[in-house]
Amino acid sequence: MSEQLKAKSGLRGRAARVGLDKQQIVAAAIQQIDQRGLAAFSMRELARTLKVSPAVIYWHVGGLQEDLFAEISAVITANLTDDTTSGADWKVRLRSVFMRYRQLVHQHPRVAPLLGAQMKSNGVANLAWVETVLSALTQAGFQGEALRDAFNALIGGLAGFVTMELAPPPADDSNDWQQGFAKRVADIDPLHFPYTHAVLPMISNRIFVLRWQNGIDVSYDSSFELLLNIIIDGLAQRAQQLNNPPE
Amino acid sequence: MSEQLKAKSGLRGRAARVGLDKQQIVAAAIQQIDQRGLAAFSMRELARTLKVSPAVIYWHVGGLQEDLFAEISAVITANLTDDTTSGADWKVRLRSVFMRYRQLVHQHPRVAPLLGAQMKSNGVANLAWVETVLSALTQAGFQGEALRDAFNALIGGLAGFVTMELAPPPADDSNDWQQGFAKRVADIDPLHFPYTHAVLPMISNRIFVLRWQNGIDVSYDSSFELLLNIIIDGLAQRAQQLNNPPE
DNA sequence: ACCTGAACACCGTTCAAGT
DNA sequence: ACCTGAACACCGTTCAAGT
Repeated sequence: MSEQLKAKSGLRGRAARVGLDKQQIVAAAIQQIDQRGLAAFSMRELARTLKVSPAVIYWHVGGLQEDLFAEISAVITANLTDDTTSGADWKVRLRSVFMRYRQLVHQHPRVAPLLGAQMKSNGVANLAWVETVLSALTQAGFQGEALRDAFNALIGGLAGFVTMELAPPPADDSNDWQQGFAKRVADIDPLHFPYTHAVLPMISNRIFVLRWQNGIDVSYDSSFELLLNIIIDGLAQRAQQLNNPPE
Repeated sequence: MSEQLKAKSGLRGRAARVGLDKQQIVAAAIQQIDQRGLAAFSMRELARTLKVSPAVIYWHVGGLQEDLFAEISAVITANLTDDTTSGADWKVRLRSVFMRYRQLVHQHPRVAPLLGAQMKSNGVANLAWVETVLSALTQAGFQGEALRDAFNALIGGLAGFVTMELAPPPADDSNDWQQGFAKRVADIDPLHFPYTHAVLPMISNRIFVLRWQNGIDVSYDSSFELLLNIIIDGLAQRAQQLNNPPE
């Protein structure tokens, strides 16, 4: 039997029988991060769960762990298109695409640090995202430096929010840190920090910095929506000033 | 000579002569991250540059690498106070404290991922920051859930922006990735992505996602200021609505 | 109290060799 | 083309032992 026939019929030598490809590897990696978190992720552990030699990962993905991470980011943001609202008002389209971005990241919350805090993970994968935002802003009347700043304010503010929201807690197996931190928050000195102390029951574990759980356990929906509304409204105001300059 | 005398006079046995303390360790760690980046940081390397056994780090800092990272974050955000403008208008105070936050992080840009993307690094160190923001927002008229959302929108949006802005590039020694990515951006298909292609010279390497350098090499000053202005203006508008509800 | 040296259980990555 | 096994050069963390 020729090599071609073997390949076509799926019959191969012991080495080739595994039949692994890049897609499956990336999918398995996402699953592993979903379950154990990014800090616990390892190439060797991934190879183990795939019942394969570590070198296989490198052969399929090529190069380094960073490249695998970039593939993961690409897969997660791949569905970030806006077909549904492509004819709509630019404000509606921006709302929609950023709500969708947050929704996608929340489907794999423990992958979030990759999207926000690693440059290589922002590949050409989500060009559709960029195109949507740029076309909406162009439609609004932005161009040149103003377009650039508007784009960065949107992505930096909103994607940045999601990154902070889903910042991973310590890898502490136990919840020692959670308890300790909760106690320190409860014991905040009313003399040094009167305003903080006054609203403690309202904000404890519900605002950034003073929390011991992240956006997986505590909802930041209304805070994100406030930020989204503020940015879009603010851009709309400034767009109007650009188009009808004060006389 | 008694033990106390030896300690007082600085004369000690071979082991104690090193005279290392937590402050120096944290300072050395910051220096190391500043130079080589967070990805290249290691406890053993730190011990090596301090000419000390790795165990020493653990003895002084206690526990895990995360704890050292938390100390680092605390040191960097320690000077985040607003004494200068404590009597000023709440909008001025917010502007000032968030400009200062960004300025502090930019002094150690490669530490940025710790502040934005790790929960343990947000210790009780920067309570002064929280107090400043909460007092300003209270003064503006926010309370209850609205206060919470306003706080989160500010911190999530602005600290999130800084985290994205300073997201580390790949550890590639060479600039292979930079060149490859730059080429892919330049070759963006005008048929699939007309709006992106149209403004390419304006945005290439200057907007998030479509860049191969981060905020260390390319300035995002004007984008940050736009976001800061939009958020503060938006909060001011909403504060007014809270205080003078529509009839 | 502060430090050393060695040990344990891992990593990421590469590479010759196999089928 | 796809995979194995072993190897290299590291890690983080702990712990008995020293002074």
